[in-house]
Amino acid sequence: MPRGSSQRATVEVAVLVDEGSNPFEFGCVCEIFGARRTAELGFEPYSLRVVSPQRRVAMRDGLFSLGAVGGLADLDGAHTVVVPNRPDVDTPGRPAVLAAIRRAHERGARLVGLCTGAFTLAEAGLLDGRAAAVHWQLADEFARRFPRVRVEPDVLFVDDGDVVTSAGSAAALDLGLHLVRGDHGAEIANLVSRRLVFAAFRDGGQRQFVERPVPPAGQASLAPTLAWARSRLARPLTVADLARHAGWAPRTLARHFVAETGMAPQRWLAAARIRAARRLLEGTDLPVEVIAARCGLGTAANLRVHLARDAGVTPTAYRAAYRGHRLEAGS
DNA sequence: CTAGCCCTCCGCCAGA
DNA sequence: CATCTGGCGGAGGGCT
Repeated sequence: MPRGSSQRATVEVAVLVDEGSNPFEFGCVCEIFGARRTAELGFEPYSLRVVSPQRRVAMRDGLFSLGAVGGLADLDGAHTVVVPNRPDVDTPGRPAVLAAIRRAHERGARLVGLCTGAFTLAEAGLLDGRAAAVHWQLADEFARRFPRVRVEPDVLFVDDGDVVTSAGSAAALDLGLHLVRGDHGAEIANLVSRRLVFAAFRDGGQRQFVERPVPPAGQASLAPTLAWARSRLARPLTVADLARHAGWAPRTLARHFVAETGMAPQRWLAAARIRAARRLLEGTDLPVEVIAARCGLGTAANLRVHLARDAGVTPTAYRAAYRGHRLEAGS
């Protein structure tokens, strides 16, 4: 299916906010499915509706309220229904909400539960006999209350086809990008994720969290080759080398790379190298030449070019900014 | 910054 | 017929 960007159909998404919903996950949904992207993509990958059982809905802690949102009837026609979360898992979900969710599922909509949204999906009975991801703090309680649901520990999200759940706040982004990837291909998912991360700077700090235990569903057939390549970045690696390791012809390997990573082989390799270089810049005082050599970027000049393109700064500036960041954070 | 080389990438086509 | 593979050539881009 990840046949690239050939499908250009707009996917209709509805997000179901209830009293006390968490603004963070709601924001993630708005950013991934609600942002206009015609300018960069030439089409709108998603259209987003905000739906609630009530006219006006206060977000968590009364931080702000949403007005003029659609009613539950507006769920009709949505290809995907997102249930962000709810403030209190002890209070049973509203019958009207549960009924609306069941109705949507029965007519074939894809249901997405973010964080405690899984409780709502479980109450509606949609998770019985299925696997689900739950926030680690609530996993025990969830398992106790919904024994027919198989809780997957230590995963960011679970994609069970028509019912999808994510484990917690930030995992909503991982899950959202996963859905984009499935709906519109890896290339567009990469574009969206780039937009989300904007500041190349935060990259260094964030990678540690984002480096993921996924993919759960999609069988990444070239994962071993990627790992092998990562372990020998210092040495020259041609596409032919990668192809030999994967047991494919170079042409076929290139196609699989695009399908699974959104990048051509050498491009992926360059990205892996610059990422390794950034880690060394962040965590060591090694000279730039040494880092360049160690990451397979050749000369220091070459590393400079890559870093400028990737982060927009020189190695020294990158180091200084990263160190400054850590001092601020640590103090 | 430029020159020059080589590899990469991608469309196209043919075969399984 | 549909899907996947892989060889070819040329334009383009990266590296020294």
